[in-house]
Amino acid sequence: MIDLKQLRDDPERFREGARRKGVDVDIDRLLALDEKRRAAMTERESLRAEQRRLEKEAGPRIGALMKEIKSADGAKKASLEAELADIRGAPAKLKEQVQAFEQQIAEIEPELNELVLQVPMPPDPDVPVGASAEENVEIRTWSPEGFDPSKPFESSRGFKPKTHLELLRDLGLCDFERGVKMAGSRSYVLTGDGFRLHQACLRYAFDFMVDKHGFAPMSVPVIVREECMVNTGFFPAGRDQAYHIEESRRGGGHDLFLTGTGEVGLMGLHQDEILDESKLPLQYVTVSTCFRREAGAAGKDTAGLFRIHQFDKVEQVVICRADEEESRDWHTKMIGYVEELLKSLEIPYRLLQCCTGDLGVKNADMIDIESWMPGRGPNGEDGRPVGAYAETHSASRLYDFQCRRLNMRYRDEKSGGATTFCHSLNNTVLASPRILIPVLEMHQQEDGSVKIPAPLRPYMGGAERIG
RNA sequence: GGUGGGGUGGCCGAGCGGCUGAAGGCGCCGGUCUUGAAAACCGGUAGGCCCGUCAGGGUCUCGCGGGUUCGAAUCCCGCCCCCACCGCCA
Repeated sequence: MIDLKQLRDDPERFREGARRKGVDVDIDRLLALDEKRRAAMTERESLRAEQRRLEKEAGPRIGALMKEIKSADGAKKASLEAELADIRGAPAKLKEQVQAFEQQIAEIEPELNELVLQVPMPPDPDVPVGASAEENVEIRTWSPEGFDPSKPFESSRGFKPKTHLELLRDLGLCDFERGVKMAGSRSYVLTGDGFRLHQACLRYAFDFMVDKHGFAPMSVPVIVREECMVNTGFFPAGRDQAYHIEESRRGGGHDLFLTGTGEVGLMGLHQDEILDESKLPLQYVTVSTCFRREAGAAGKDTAGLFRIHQFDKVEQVVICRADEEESRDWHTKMIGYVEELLKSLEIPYRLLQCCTGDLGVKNADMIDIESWMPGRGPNGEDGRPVGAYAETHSASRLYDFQCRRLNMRYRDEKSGGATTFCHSLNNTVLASPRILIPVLEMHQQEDGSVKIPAPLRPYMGGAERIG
């Protein structure tokens, strides 16, 4: 959520931000409502102040009058009673007026709140302007010794690659038919070494963050209240991407939603808390099952393990002080961990600076990491895919946008202990089974077997290959 | 599913119609003492919003919403959430 004060001070920044992100939100309407609400608040508050003043004055007088009435009689009593009624009536009249303004405010707020939630975080000035993912900018690439993604796989490895679908089938690693039978399209069952490899990847990535980089391991709920989805910034914009459990329709207390990323649980952890500055930054890692409806992706990536409704993801999150430089440093570091991980798995990758149109509402900046998948992309002359980079990671920098919604603050020493919203960042560490695509395709051998990357072997009972 | 008990400041916890935005404790900050530190003692310390250049002022908030009352953390009604025990069960 953006800061309304900042919006008032510099509406153009937010108008431009929304424009660059391609988000349509009526900022003028928002400003007008805000103005109206504040005017009503000012009125209400001064009336309320007057009411309270009268009440304070009248209290003792009422007590005294009531005493006098008891011992008075006749005309004296009547006049005292009139005075009492008068005194009692004055604050009541004000109360009515106060309530009128309160009603005005109550009428404005729902629309205002709805609009505020829609205003996106303006992209940082150094984020390239663009309409969609097409205009993302490559920052750098890496590939292991002896492999060149710009040339055919065969020229580096001496044979034509199979796609991950073929490898899964030939090595018996996945059963799509039965997955679909049970759960519909985009479902799958990893079998045998397929499942084992999946677990190995997750566990390796998880241990990598905990043991090597000191992140605190946390489990997270994957079924959460709507509030949690809103406060972490996924709703309202991403509402149709989440599975919705309508408990309320069965007489339950409230609906629930399945989370599409561990980020929800990790960020929700400290909602409404004032954190100790000395405890920052918080570095959390989790592994959780992620659920995505993939609404609007009908017909896209329907085959294989690329786009599926349920997967598992190791996710890293950092919550730090509200300092741009510190935030940016963490972003770099968190991307660095992933690069280190991909290098250890010998998967070629590239870093993409996402352009403004591809950022999503909450991000000021986002770097995607795409892994090289030899079995992806358009077909070449031989009718076989020529390979392509595809997104496996996404590193977001959000400033205080998310923490403002979450009401997650700390006392900032520098500004004399002022409560300040934290900054937050998140990045994938590893998402599987998607990562199995480059793992299998890059490590396939001419004989059809797959060599298991060295770091995964301890998690595969020491095995060196599949098949 | 049944029956009870609760939701109060950064945390714990008292209050159960006005003097309570809230005792006491912990934590934190400042000071005294000390060569230094600890201990002890003294003092300070809620958050949001609005107005204001500042100083400052106002208002809201004791789970949420409504009501009673001149006046509500305290009484009444509705809702949400949490906990304990029993039953069922991974």
